[in-house]
Amino acid sequence: MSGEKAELFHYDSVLFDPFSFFSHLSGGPQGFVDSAAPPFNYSTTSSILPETLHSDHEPAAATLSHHAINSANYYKAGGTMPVTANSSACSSSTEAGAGDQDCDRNEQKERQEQEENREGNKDDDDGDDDKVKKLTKLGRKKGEKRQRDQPRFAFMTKSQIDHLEDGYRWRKYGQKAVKNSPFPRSYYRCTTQKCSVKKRVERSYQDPSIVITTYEGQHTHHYPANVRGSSHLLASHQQQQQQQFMMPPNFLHRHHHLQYQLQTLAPPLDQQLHLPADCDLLLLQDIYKNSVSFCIKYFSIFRGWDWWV
DNA sequence: CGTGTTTGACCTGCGC
DNA sequence: GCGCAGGTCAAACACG
Repeated sequence: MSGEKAELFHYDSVLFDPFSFFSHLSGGPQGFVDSAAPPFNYSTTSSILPETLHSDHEPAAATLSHHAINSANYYKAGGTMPVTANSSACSSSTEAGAGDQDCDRNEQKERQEQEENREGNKDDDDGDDDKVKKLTKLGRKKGEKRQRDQPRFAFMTKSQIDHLEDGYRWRKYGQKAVKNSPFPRSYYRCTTQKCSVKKRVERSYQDPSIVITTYEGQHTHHYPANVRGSSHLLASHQQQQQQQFMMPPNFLHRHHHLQYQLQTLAPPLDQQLHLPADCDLLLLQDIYKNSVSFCIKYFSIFRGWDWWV
């Protein structure tokens, strides 16, 4: 498909650029990008993505909460992908648990329907119509348009590693050559049972140092407990600087995940929580106190704060 | 033996 | 209808 790039940027994804994002927060992580020396040169560069942000997407959010809310609203209103009842049930819930249950139910229902289709196809198999058998192999009716009812989130990361570790366990289920690109595209699925999250990983043909990762769907389980990464309280600016150098390879990537969760799991924040604009961190703390403290630590580092969560 | 990767075949949507 | 390209399946294989 010649519009792969366009697809990546226009449908239902929100390109998140933490570099410019953090730059807005507190002068940003300048120096971090360059300081993260090879072989783990993790960074994203907004200049590589001139048209990554949708035209009606606010290019720069003053606060985290605004950014997240705007992004979520953009997602709900902007993508070409229809927001189905299934996806809205999952993504509009502020309580991840409830959303997960909905996802589970929908997933089970969908699978049950597919099973039923397969059962029904057995009768067809008795005949000699191989064509029909093939067409219905995936449980879809012939001519039935495949629906993308899962939210997508894409971002670019500068890395020499194709598959960046993000804490979740992924199983590779396919790899395809990409047209006009010397680099293949890899397809991953979350290995957790009943979790249908998929991940596409490809390397930009324009800049081979850029890895384009596209997530599809929402995890129906909690973030793995054995999170590796930052775990030390930082008391001084010097320590903060040191921490930036000591960030593990998956640091930014993990942050992308958290940002993704923030956008997809808590879109109606602006409706349910009326907090002042400068309460972004408190907001985060309330919502993701247990699961994404890692993210808050990250923000606190770049804002030069000494507090911890 | 369980888990993950590789890879060719197959399915699907779309443009011509 | 046909061809192309993206996406998925599943058997074979590798590895600890």
